[in-house]
Amino acid sequence: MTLTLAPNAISHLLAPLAGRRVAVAMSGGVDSSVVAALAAEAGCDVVGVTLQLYDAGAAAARPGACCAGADIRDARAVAERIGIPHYVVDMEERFRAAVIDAFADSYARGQTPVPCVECNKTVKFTDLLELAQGLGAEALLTGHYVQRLLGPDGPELHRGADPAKDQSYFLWTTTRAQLDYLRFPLGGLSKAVVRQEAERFGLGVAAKPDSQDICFVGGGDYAGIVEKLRPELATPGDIVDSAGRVLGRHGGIHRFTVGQRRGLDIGGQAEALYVVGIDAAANRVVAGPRAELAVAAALVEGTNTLGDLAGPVTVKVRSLAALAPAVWDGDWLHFDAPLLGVAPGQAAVAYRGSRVLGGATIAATRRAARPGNDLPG
RNA sequence: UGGGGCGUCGCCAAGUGGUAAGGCACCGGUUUUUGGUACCGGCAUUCGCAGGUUCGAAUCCUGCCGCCCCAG
Repeated sequence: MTLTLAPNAISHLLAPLAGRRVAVAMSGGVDSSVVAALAAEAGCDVVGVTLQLYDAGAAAARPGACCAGADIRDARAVAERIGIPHYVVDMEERFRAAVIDAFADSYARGQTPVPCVECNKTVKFTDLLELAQGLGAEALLTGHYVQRLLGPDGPELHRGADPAKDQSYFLWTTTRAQLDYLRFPLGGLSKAVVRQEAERFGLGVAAKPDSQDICFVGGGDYAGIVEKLRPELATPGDIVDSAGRVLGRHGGIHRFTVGQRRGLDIGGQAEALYVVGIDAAANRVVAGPRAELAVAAALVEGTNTLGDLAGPVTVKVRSLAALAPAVWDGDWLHFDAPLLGVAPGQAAVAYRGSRVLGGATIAATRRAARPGNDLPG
């Protein structure tokens, strides 16, 4: 069931909080700015909180990334505009330890991290949430495009109504306790509507570009960040096929992720090569044709359960991947049909309809039986 | 040194007189709150070099250079 709220129905979500104190996580972007404005309009006692998460100097000039420099100023301007108190909290140390270092460590293991998941899990939904409680807020509101819907057993986490903006993949670690306290006023809206609201409120950020890429990585050069933290990762090594034959050289395993095609720089092939595995211990990247990408199942760890995972589910194994039918069986996730590009370190998030049932981190994968042998065509 | 083969974009490679296919790689774009994928577009006025024949050559001829194989 998809529940699409009309813009004027937001008041239903915020109405119960009228007259109550709420905290709004303000990144300085359009979305959280509109949340703050809507909450103020609904009569909430709004406290805006912006986290300073990383090197403000380096990122100051770059708009569209949250939580540093110019974005903090944008958040402050919005708070002034709508007349709410606004706090900037320095969480650089926490962010570095919980998100950036973990990011580098993941690559060092030959995996592909999802830093946004770690950030939501730790800095935002743990530290900021406690901070909000400390401020006496009855709820923490964020600009995430996900829906918190009340079911028979309490609040449920659902996909954002706008499929193009749904951010539930990044929020799979949310616990029931956190969900009790969180509110996502934009979950039923489309981005277009949110921008209209921003204009209606006269917010300077109305036309600000959507954020994309990893917030603490400037210019898309995530490899540079990783190398700065783990210089040893820049050690060149072999690119081999699954039989161990050397096909080429790489400049560091952190530059690759399973499923990746570009960047191997191996020409002269009849068909394109993809990264099919990363052997961190041997400092090797394993490459193979597309068919070798097919996996039948994934071993997962750190499962967070938000619903009943038993029975058929659909899963997402990358933020932009299509939903795929699967069965979640304990630590194993079995795909109904082989999936391509399943990378350890990425999250597997399970859904039934729009509801998020749970998620986990992919630890390893099991190769599908040779495709073509059992499948016609 | 004798005999044979070959030299076309970074790699593989089609094209044997009519004015340079394709694949891989690479680059750019689209999409996107992680990466990646996918998709779209770009990518040799030039065919080892120098002459010659011809209206016209990467394709024919001559010489040179380089590489490979077999003989020694």
